[in-house]
Amino acid sequence: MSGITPRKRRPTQIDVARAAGVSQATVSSVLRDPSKPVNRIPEATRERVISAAEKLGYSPNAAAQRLVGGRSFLLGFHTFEEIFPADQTDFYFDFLLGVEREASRRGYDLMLLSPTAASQNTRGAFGSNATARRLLVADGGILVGRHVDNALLAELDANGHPFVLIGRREIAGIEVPYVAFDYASATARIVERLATAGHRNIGYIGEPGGGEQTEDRLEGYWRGIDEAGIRASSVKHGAPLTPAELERWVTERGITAVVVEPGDDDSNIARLVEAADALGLGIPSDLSVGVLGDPPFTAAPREWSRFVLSRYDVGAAAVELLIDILDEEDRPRQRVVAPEIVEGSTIAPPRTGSPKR
Amino acid sequence: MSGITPRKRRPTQIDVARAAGVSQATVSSVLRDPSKPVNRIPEATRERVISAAEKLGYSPNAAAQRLVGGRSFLLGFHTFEEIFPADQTDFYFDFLLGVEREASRRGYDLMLLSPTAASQNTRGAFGSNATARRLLVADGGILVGRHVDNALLAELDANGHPFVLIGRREIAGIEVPYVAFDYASATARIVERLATAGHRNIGYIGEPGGGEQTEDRLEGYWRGIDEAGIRASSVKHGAPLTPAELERWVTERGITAVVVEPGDDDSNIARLVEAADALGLGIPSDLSVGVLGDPPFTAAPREWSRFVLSRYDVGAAAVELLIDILDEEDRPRQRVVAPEIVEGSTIAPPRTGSPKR
DNA sequence: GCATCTTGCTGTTACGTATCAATGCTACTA
DNA sequence: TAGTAGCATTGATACGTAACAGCAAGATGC
Repeated sequence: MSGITPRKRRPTQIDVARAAGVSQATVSSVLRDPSKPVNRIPEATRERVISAAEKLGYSPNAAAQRLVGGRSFLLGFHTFEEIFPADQTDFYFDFLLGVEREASRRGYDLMLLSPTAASQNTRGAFGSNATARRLLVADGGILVGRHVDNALLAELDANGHPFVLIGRREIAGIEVPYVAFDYASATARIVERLATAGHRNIGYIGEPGGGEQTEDRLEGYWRGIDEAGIRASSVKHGAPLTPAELERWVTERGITAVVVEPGDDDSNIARLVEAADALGLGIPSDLSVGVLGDPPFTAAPREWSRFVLSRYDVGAAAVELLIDILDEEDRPRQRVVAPEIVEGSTIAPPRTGSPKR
Repeated sequence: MSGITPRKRRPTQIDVARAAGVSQATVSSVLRDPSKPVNRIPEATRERVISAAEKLGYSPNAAAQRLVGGRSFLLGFHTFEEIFPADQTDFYFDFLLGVEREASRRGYDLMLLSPTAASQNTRGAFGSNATARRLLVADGGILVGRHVDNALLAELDANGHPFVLIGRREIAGIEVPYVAFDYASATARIVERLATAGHRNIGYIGEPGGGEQTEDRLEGYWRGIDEAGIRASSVKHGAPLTPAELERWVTERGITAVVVEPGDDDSNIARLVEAADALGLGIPSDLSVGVLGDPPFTAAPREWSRFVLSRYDVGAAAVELLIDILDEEDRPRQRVVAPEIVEGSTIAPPRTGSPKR
C-alpha cells in the first residue's frame, strides 16, 4: 500500500539486444524476414538472439511496427450501421463471417469499426468522416453498406490508405477497389432459362432507386434478351406493378414471364403475387417468375426460381483482394462473385394454344 | 504508366502546424483533452488550428498515439477457439454481442483476435503465447473460453497489460480480473425454491471435470441446503446417474427432488429423463427437477425450471470492468452477474402420503 | 603486398504523437 | 520604473521498431 505499483514494462528489442550482447538493429534483423539478403545473419548470432528473446518473453510492439510502416496484420471491417442489430440473421453478419474466416486463414486479425464508436471519440478527427482515423491502425479496411460515402472513399484513396468496398461503386477519377455480386450475369442466366423454356416476351419489374445493383440487373436483362434473340419486352421500373398494369402486360403485350427485383423487403414480390392472384393467374402455369435475388421471402413463401448471393464468399473475396492490394499484386482491383442459380418451381413453359384476348 | 505513383501521405500534426503558423506541440495541445490545465489554449489560436486541421482533413495516427502511451480506443476480444463456427448460435456469439454493443456505446472499437491468425504470424513472438503480441495494439483485452492458459494470464499480468477474463479463475499470487456468472447464488436460489415447495431431500447431479463452474454450483447447493435447514442430501458428482442409482436415491434415501448440471451438451439431463422414464417416475409429479443452467435442451425439450445465463450481460460487464481498469477506477476487479431464475414447470410439491417402499 | 570484395555487425535516423521544461511576452504590483 | 507573476507557445525528447548507410576485419585476387 505504501509502495508504488511498478507497472512492469514489456521487454523491447533493446532489452533483448543487451541480453544477447548485440545491437538493437541486429535483433531487428534476426526477427525480420530472413529471406531478405539484408537480414542475413550467421546461425551462431541468430541463436544467441533468439534464445535471449525467448528467455525474456519478448514480443514485438505492434503499434511501433505499424508506425514505421510495417504490417500490423490487422484488417478493419467497417459498417456504417450497427454491426449487430438484435436480429442475428442480419445483413452484415454473413459478410463478417466470410471476412473473419478468410482473414484468420491468412493470418490477419479483424478490427470491428462501429459507427457509434467512431462518432464518440471523434476528438481531433476532421476528415469527411472520423472513419479514416479509426481505419488507420489497421493495414487496410473493408467497407460494407449502402451508405458508404463517396467523399470518404475519395479521401481514403487520396491518403493512400488501402481499402476494399463490398458492392460496386463507380466514381469519376478513382478506381474504387471492390468486390460485388455479378448481378448482370446472374440476371442474364435467369432470362436465358426463361427463353429456353419457350418464353418470348419477358417483363422486368424493377425497384425504385436501386442504384448500381439495379443498373447491373437491367444490363443483364438486356443482354439476356439480346442473346436469346427476343425482340419485344417490357420494363416496369420505378414503382411496384399494379394489377391493372399486370393485366395489360399479359393480355395486350402477351407477356408470359417476368423477372423481378425482390425489393428492400419482399415488397415487389408480394405485390406481384397479389396482382396475379387478383387476376386469377397461376404461377408458373400462367406466368413464370424469376426472382433476381434471394430475400427471406417471408411475405410470399414459395420455391422461387432465383439466384442466391453468398455473402460469405463475397466477404472472403474482399479479404483476398485487400491482401492482394497490400502485397501490391498486379491483379484486377474490381472483382465479381457469381451468384448461384436455384432451379425453384416458378418457371415453366408458357401456356400453349391461343392467348387470352 | 511511366511515372511513379506517389502514395500521398496523410496530413500530420506538423502539416497542420505549418498551415496554422504554430508549432506541432500547440496542435497537439489543441486536439488533446481541453479540460487539462496544460492544454489551455486561447480561443483565437484554437480556432486557427482547428480550421487548418479541417481544411487538410487531418486525423490522428492511432499507432503513434498508442506508441506514446495514449489510448487507441480499441479493445481486444480474444477467443481461444474459432470465433464463428458454422453454427451462429455459437457459444461465443452472445458474449461478442454484449461486448460489441457496450464497447461501441462507450466509444471503443473492437479487435477480433482469432487463434488461427495468431498462430500464423508468430514471427518474432516468444511469449507463452503469441496472443500477448496481438493484444498490444489494443488498450486492453477481453479473454473468453475454457482454454485460456494460466501462463498467459500470468504473463499479461506481469507485463502490466490490462485484461479481463470472462469466467472465474483463481491463480495464486495474481488477482485475475474477471466477470463470471454467479452460479453459487443462482444454485442456492433454486434449492431454496425446492425447499419452499416442501422438499426436504434434494439430490445433486454433477458434471465430471466441471472446474470452477462446478465448484461454484456445489457451494451454492450446500449453502441452499444449509439455509433451508435440511440435513440429509445426496450428491452424485463425477458421472451420469444410472437408472439403478436413481431408484436407490428415491426409494432408499427418500429423495424427492434433484438439481442437475446440464452437462457439456444436454447429456446429464437426457440421462436423467431416461432414468426417470425407465422407473416410471413422472417429472415433476414424482420427482422435481431444477436445472443449473440454460442449455439448448434439444435432447429433452420441456419447460425446465432453471436459471438463464445472459452472456450478453456478461460481455457488457466485462467491457465495463476493462474500461474501469484502464481509467484506474478503484472498484472491485472481480465481478459477478446474477443469472435470472425461470419458473418453468418441473418443480412441484413432493407427493404426499407414504413414499414408495 | 596492395587493392578490392565480402561478411557481420553497428550507428543513426524516421515514423507521428504527447509531455514537459523552458522561453519570450504581457500585464500587473509596489 | 523595476520587479514579478502568469500566460502563450515552443523545443526537445521519448515511445519501439525497421531501414539503410557505413565501418572494421577478414578473405580473395593478381
